[in-house]
Amino acid sequence: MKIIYKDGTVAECPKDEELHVLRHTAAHIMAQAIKRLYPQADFAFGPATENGFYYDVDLGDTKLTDEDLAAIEKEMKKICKENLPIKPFILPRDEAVKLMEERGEKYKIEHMADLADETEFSFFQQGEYVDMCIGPHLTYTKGLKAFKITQQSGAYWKNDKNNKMLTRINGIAFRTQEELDEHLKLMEEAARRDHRKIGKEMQLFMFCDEAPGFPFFLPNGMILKNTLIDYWREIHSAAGYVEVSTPLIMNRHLWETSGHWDHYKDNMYATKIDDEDYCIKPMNCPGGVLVYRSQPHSYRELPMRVGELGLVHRHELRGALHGLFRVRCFTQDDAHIFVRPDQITDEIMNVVHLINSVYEKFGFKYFVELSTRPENSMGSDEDWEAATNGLKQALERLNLPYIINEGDGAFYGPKIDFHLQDSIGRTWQCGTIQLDFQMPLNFQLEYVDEDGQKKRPIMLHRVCFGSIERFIGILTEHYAGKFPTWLAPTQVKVLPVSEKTLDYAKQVTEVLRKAGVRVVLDESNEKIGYKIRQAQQVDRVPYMLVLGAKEAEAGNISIRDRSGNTTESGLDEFVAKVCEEIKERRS
RNA sequence: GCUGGCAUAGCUCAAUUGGCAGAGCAGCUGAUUUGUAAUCAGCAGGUUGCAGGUUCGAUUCCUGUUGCCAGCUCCA
Repeated sequence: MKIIYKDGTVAECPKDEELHVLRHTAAHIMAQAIKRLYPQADFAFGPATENGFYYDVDLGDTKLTDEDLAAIEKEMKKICKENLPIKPFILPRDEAVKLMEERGEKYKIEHMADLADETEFSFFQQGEYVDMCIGPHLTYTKGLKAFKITQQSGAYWKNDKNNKMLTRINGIAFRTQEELDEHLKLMEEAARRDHRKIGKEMQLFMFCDEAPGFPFFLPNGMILKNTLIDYWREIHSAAGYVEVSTPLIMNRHLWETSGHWDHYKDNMYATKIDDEDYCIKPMNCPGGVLVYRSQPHSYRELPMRVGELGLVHRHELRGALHGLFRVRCFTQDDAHIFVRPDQITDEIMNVVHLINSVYEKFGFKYFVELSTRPENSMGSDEDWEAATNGLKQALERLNLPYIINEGDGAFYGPKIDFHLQDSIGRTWQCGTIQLDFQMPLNFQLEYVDEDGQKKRPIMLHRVCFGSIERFIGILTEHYAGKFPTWLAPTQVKVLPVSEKTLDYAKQVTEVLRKAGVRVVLDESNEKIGYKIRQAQQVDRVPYMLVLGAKEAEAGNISIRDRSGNTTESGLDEFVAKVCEEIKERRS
């Protein structure tokens, strides 16, 4: 694939940049098409994205319909067919501004003004269309072969909500039609796995207009939640954690001391009790701090690992709500670890190992991000630097590659975020480890050191699942509802072929129930095909036992798994196998 | 919160230019006694999200509002 740079050099594109260049050129071609159809269009930014491209455009009062998008796509195809050469040229600042003025591109002019150090600007032209751009691009418009406009949405100019909302038109682009089709298939697969759809089908959870963003857990979802909690308790107990529970509502004074009142008020639900201001906790840490402060502590107790499955409430913006992924009330699998300065690195490594073991259990790969000091934060520069270095050191000693996310830390400290990758390649942020010098200072936390002196502990905040609600959403999509046996709401469904074998089915069900298996007997007056369809497609049960006259007579069972494989087995043998799978919860 | 879209039975969806709101699945009843992804028949199910307005007449048009969806922003 040949590409052209802003200085006019034509070269073979490095393989790993092909898609990026292709998509960037697609954005230009789309802009050209838009300009042809909407001459008033004023363009902002139009970059390549993960799977395609977008262009933010100011269309004045014009609103686009799906038909309009189809027309733009059609015009793009025409431009590709015209096979226009794409040529760069460079202008000094004054001429560049003049050119953009002539073309009425006010956003480009503003962008040039932001780039105050630049003396000249490069442009790429194809046919009648000119765009300020550093390139590189394809050499001819025909090079773009497989693309599709997918949607439109709104986006602020420069991502600033005080600026004008522009129309963002998104597209996807690939090297070949086959790659594009494959991607569309993946999107369909993602839609099939949508936890909101599966959650409804499997009756895991629900939402009501009466409580937007506040999930209701149904019996099946409660099994998921409680089973995850059982697992969590086991591994944390083994890792030396204790568990506490702190109040949901605490008074304003506490939130002022913790800094939340100043830094997090917009996200907190508040109430009045006896004329005093109270807040519903958006985080568990202040409660955990009060627990620590209620007793004197020796250096011998540290690190002190205190877990809390804390229900927190946060006022998220309405438009941000999304199934279980983004809710207004969720359970954090939180823990606060109080450590001496010399224990920081080791303890972070312990936590990373713990989080790693959780993700491995579900077959997630992950990558790590280190977030540094944000603008609206508290504490001294020295503390921030020490904390950030502490996290870096631990990651380096663990040999964990990480990327730095400047300015994205919590207001009280820097953090390590874990982004896990699900079975179809999407990533989700779940676990975090946050280092905090502030909370111990604000609450005057102490421990008595070896030398009898009172010292200040450092606090580590950390979660593995992140939020149990979000994690359940992710697991649902990861497994497409086909949860492993130990987690499945119903582990075995017993399906008598007819009422004639109902008694035998009842006996089998009872044996399984007594063995501790979550078993459901389908007593409905339906044909076996219907029962299977229900169990496999809707309930997504790991094992279906088909019991007819043959099995009743032989005293054995016929097992059907979720992929449709059937085997004959003795009941005892099957019970042992299922119980073994249920034990997989324990690592 | 912002931009755009959507809202009809428990679920998935119909309803010509404004003219009696309809189907499949699920539910209930009956028949059937079934062998590995939907047995047949009947019954029931609705103030078309909510509040106004226009009209002889509104699911349909207008205004407001609530919720949902796709993004932006934000985040576990």
